[in-house]
Amino acid sequence: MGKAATAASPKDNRLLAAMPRPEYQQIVRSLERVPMLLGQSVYESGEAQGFVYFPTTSIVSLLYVLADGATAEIAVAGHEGLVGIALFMGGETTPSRAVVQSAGEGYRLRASTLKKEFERGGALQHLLLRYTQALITQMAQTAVCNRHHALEQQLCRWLLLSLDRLPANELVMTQELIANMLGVRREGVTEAAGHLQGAGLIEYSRGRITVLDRKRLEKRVCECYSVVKNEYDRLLPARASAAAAQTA
Amino acid sequence: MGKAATAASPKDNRLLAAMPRPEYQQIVRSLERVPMLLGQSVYESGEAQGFVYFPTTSIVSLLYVLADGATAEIAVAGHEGLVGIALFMGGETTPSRAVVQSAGEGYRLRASTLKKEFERGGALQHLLLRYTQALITQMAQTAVCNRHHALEQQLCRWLLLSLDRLPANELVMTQELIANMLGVRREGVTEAAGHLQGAGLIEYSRGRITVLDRKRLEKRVCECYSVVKNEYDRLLPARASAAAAQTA
DNA sequence: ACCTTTATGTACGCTAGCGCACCGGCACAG
DNA sequence: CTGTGCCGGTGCGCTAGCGTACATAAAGGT
Repeated sequence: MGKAATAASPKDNRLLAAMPRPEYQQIVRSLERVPMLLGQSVYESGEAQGFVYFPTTSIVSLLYVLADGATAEIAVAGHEGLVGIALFMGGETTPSRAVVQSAGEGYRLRASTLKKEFERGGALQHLLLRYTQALITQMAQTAVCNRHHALEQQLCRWLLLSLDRLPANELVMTQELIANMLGVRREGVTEAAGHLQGAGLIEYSRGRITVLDRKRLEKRVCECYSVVKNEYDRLLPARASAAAAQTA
Repeated sequence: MGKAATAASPKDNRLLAAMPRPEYQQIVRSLERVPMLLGQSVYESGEAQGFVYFPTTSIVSLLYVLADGATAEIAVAGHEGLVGIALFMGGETTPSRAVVQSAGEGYRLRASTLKKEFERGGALQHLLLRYTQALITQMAQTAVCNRHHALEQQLCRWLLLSLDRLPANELVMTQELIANMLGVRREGVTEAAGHLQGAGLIEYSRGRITVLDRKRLEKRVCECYSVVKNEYDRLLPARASAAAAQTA
């Protein structure tokens, strides 16, 4: 079970796993395995990005930092996706930051290499654009959820989205950091998390949260979670077919 | 000054105006001028879209409707853009609605026609993808603004974003509808708008808002407005160069 | 073993915005 | 010119979440 024991392969990233063979062959040689350290900045607001990152065992938050220092998470990317869509969308930079939210590993690829493959059009391009659309849905849903839903529900959404991107039911994350992501006070998270713990849904201690009862967590979460999940499932190749593509 | 007097041309849409000649020639024959009526649904959540719309004198809101009927605007598109990115992004549908927020005209194009041109790659594809990135920025900023900024500032942002997409300094819009867009109570809008009117920035009566002092409005707005505006300016061809392309 | 740092718990007053209820007035249809 | 919607203004009690301040407690270094 030790995460260091099982070194991630590129195919642990679903986008990489779903790439058609010829493009994948082109790309795989240039893939570089990199550790993703907790809190590490993958790219900064407005800065040109030299690489795209394909997380395997890590999670990356797309975070926006306001002038007054207030922050809010816009979306999250894990083994189902990639960080750095601005590279193939043509803008090169974005006004948001990307920060490693859960440590692990990933693969990175030189921007120019990905762009070259993207420009060929075809299946790889389609895959990346569909992923981008899924990401757009997540961002839209975040906007709505921020507006209308209570902190506790948002916390549930956040936990479930994170859980879906991790192999275990445990995540290393302080309440302080969660508060930054959700753009709320730390005390608010303490209170909401206290409820969930009291109800036996989660358990945590000093920056380590264990989800005990996922089913009931799914009952408490707002609709936003399932909307996002359904869109990801709809737009991206299922894990099964990805695995099939791998063995083929 | 009558808006009916000056019939819009396709080039009044900045994306159409910025299209490279060969692609534009392909497309222009299939463009169909359509009226955009206030409140009209351009497409519904989850429904396949037969057309993409290029607003010229109208504004379209991308709106999300929650299960309990609560709504929130995710982004807005006017003469600078297009409605229906899901068509070329590959998802075909989105979980959001698109509603005409300000009546006017636009051009529509059969989905298959646009997709065919998009698939060619090249300049048109780049243009559309850059537009999509600008839209993504707008959505991200909406999420953050929803989280951190006061209603009055959001109203300023909303007014300015709308104004940028209209020829006049007047918009036809009830407070009730603005409240729907911002995802707040109508009374909240009344209060915020009352402030702005008291300060002499705007004036309104029965569904008709006139901006009297844009400069001061820009002073009250949160940073979100300029971030979005700057990204649009950065990512999309300037009006000037679009005009140049037109005269060429 | 001690001390520092970091994570979490708790309390309290404050405010923005909510939900609700109701009113007045303009505007257009009959 | 009179009804009847629609639009906007106002008031009031309520609650979630904020800002602030401080308390406890585990982890970890020396």
